[in-house]
Amino acid sequence: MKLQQLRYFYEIAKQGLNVSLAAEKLHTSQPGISKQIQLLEEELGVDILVRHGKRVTGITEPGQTILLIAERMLHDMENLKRVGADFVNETVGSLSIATTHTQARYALPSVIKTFSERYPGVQLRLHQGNPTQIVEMVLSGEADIAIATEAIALCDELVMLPCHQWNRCVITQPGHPLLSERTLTLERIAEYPIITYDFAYSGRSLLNKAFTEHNLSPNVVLTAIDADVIKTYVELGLGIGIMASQAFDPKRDRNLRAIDAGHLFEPSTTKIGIHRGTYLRGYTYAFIEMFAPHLDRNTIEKAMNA
Amino acid sequence: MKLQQLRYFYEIAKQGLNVSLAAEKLHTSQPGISKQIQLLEEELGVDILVRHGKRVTGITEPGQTILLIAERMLHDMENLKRVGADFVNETVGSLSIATTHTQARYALPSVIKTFSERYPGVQLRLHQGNPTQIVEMVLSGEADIAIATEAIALCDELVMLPCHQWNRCVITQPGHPLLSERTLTLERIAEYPIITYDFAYSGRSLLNKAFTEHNLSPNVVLTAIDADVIKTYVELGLGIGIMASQAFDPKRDRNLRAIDAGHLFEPSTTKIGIHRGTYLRGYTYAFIEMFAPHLDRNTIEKAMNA
DNA sequence: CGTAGTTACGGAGATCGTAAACATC
DNA sequence: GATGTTTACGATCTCCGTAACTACG
Repeated sequence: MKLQQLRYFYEIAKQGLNVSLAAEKLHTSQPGISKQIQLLEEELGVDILVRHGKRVTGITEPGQTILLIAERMLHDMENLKRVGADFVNETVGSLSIATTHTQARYALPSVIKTFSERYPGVQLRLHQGNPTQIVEMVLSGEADIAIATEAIALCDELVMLPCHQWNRCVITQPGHPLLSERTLTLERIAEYPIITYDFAYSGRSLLNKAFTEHNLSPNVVLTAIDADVIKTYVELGLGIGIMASQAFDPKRDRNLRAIDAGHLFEPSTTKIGIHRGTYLRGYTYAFIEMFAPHLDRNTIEKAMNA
Repeated sequence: MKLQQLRYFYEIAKQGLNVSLAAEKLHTSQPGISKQIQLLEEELGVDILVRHGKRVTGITEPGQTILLIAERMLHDMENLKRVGADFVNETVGSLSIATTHTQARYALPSVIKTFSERYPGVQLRLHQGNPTQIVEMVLSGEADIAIATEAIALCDELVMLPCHQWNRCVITQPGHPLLSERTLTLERIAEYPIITYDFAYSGRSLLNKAFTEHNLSPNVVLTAIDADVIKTYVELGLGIGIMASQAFDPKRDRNLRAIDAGHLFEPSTTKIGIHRGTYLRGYTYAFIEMFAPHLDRNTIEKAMNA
């Protein structure tokens, strides 16, 4: 049995059972792959691909099980390489972070600045996406860690570590009637057109929940993927914005005013997600600890093995 | 990276860092192994073995981590082969059970009879040992499942599934004074010389506990590894025996009498132990279910993934 | 000087790519 | 006939075993 064979099988499965496509991705010839798959089938004594004549149409039942184990082995092979790289030079490598716009734009900059000064040899990569995409990226190994809020699907493969709590604020144009309210209420907010996050994002569901619990149906005139877009349209006078407090910067956002809305909505929790069973490089632990000081190496390792 | 290289490294570690010995065990040449280890070190970019001149004296720090991952990969490779074998013919294969004498002699016979009638193609193997050895056998892959009582060391690698509860009885020669007692007490038992299980076995510690809680120091004149030995010496009049109730068979043991002692000692629990992450063949689930009907395939799989 | 590990080298065997045949749509 | 898979075959490379060499006790 060869690791190469498992890699071939894995790639075929990943490419929707198209052997030629898999060959292309792996920069090798298509017949070579076919051959190795046959050898693997022969060695294990079972067919792993369902063939109709000369067309691959499915994965057999044993193939499903084999695929799961093969994936784990390939993952472990990656881990081995990382261990090597880590001990060669603790401070050289790359770190891929899958995250949402809000984190990338408001929460991460200071951490990334500190980190890249401390580890100048580490190539940082930010991948943006919605929570579903972020999870995908971590599970496929494309990204090392995920940073996002709530909506990250629960899954055994993924270890979630709570980092920060945050809440929302309402932003308006200067001179808006809401600014002179003594205490902000959901009822008053619901009177105005609202601009907020897109549904898949950043605890948008918590926002809806707060309104429905008060039997209010807010008039959401625009949803956006990020806070910058929200601010832009509030400036244009399309409505009031509801977004993460941390995304409002009084210095930069001189044309806007913010009102804290922490008492109106449940707080959201920003979390870090890691693919269970992945070997993390030393600086990855350092990065996480910079972002959330309570998550030291020991705590993280314990959570990953739990 | 080749699985072969990992296997070589694993075997070197297992053979106490003796490369020649590892070569012998693997039926290959010693230089071949040296070479492959060097290639592995080169590929990973770190030394994994500590060499003093031309002598291997230790495993480097990264080597330790690499070894752990390599072990898991090799284990997965075994799993793959099992998956294959399982689907080729669900009813042909082998099943190794590591267990204690008491289980092998009194609890298992009926199960094994039923099982071997149902799966005539499965080669059954019973490995006897004390609880420590049993655990070793399962962890090393020498045995597929362990069946024993209590003393099995708790370890993350091992999934323990409770099967049966059982208790003890006192056995004596016919006409013994204890037989005419209305209710058996620890105090009366302690008046006689006692023959019971060896310390490492079958919940012997529970027995000690019961006596010390009553401030009694029983006079244990002989300890044995199995119930048959205990019975033999009770017949000879060396003392009274304390052993598992299930090990007394009125038909067979006509020269002895048993008195239930369930009220004097905490019950012990017989458990099945499985190496977490091992792929179990279909008939293994069947065997376990025959032994403990409440442990169906679903329940077992859930416990293994927990 | 015996034991244990590395280097050197040659042969067997495997892997991979090209070319061609073949099956489905 | 287009797309995609398997078979055939030859060049290359890898792996393994023997033999010689080297270091340590």
